[in-house]
Amino acid sequence: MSVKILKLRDKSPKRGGDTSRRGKLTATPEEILETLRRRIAGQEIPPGAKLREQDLSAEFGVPRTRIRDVFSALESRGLIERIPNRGAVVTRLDMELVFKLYDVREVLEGLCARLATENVPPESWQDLVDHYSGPMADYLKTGDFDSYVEGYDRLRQRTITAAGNPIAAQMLDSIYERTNFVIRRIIILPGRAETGLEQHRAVLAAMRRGDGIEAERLKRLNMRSAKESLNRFRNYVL
Amino acid sequence: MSVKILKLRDKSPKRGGDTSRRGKLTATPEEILETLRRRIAGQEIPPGAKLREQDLSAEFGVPRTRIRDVFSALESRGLIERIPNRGAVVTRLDMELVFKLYDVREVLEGLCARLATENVPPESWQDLVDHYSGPMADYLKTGDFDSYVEGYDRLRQRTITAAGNPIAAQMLDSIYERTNFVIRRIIILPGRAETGLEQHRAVLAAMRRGDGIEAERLKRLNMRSAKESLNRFRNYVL
DNA sequence: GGCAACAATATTGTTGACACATTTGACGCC
DNA sequence: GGCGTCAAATGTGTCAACAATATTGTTGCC
Repeated sequence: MSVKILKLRDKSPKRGGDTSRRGKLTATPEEILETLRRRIAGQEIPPGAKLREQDLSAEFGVPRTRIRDVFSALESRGLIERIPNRGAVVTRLDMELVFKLYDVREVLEGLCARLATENVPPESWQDLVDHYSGPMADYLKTGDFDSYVEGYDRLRQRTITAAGNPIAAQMLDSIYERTNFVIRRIIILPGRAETGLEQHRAVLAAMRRGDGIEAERLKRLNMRSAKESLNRFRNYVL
Repeated sequence: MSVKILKLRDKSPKRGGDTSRRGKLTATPEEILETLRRRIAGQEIPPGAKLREQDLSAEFGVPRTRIRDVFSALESRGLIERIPNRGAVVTRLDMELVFKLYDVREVLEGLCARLATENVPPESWQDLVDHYSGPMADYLKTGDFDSYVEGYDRLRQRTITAAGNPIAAQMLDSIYERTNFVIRRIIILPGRAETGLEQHRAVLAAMRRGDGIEAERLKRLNMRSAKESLNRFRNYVL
């Protein structure tokens, strides 16, 4: 038996007690997870890039084990892949997988469109109807894609919230964070945004008159149309 | 500064090297996860039951940290809930959540029915058509529910495999493991299995003739019908 | 007995140290 | 220079000790 001598600190300081070290205060696992999710979804960390535990451990000021926990969460969401003893790399999407994600997205968004229509009073969609009949078209004319995407996100977010189905919401969230950059690239494809805008108006009109069945059908058509655009320009998107 | 002396072993034995201790060999995280999933899905561990890290650590012969990792995975799947410093308890399902799970299941199974029909030659469904036209009805007449459920699982499994969409497959899997016991209780509701059998035949007929659109429509009707049965007998199921 | 305060026990949460694997780089040889 | 071999460096995987918190048990008082 060997005997080793370890020096240990007399008092263990509380988590937030010493913020001075490294000039970076410690972060919670949730914050770290969220940060890395955003970086990967926004391709700030590009597909195929390697994530080093020590680097992140140093950056966030947390022990390496916590980074590993976050990696597990990212892996279960399909954002990274872990190879034993080799580390973690950002998942690289291929066209085939994107189509499969879109197939699932189609039925889930369709479901949410219907549930949302059934759950809230039709008048509550009026502001979005207005926004989509005027401003959104202007954004396209002036090439203000950021504002257009913002309006797109708003509609989507409102629909999911109104649907009130946390299961579907979570699943869609995991799809968005994986296809986020694809969505944005589809929008700037020639003519796509104009077509999509028309389709969104149709969906909103159905929701506005309380026709959930039709809203679901139109939403699915919209998703298929987006998928076709993606397929037509596959070489330019991925 | 205090100095503490720790005794450490000279050589660390490999994982499988010493199987004699406690008469229980060490298990991989995957095995443990699978075991606990099955226990919770089968209500071997009932809803609301508390899971103690040390107990499981001892049972599987692994360090407690590994049990905690498994807990994280179970939590992300919604099978358990963790309360800080209070431990983990098996999630208790309420009717509202079951309905929401069924809404998602409806669209996902519908999608898989369509994709499966599109992906494989129509003839490949013949054995299931045969099985559902003869033996399955016999199982119901003789009250052999186990065989009936087995035939039900087989159809479902084949459909998902043929659909070839791992995203949808994984989502459905997480729904099944949460509603597994509900599915089995619905089947034994008066008249439900007979109605369901008829609907499954219709779905299979559509798949057999290669009509994916119709297969999706019928599958969704089937799921709605099951949901209605569940609603009618809600007091007996949950 | 009822109950509040405290002590003891049990359980969960956190972390650094060590073990193991892979990659990198230096060296010698042909 | 090309290339196999070995050593050092780097990075990942595992775990048990320590800390913090919650739960249970005990005591003393009214």
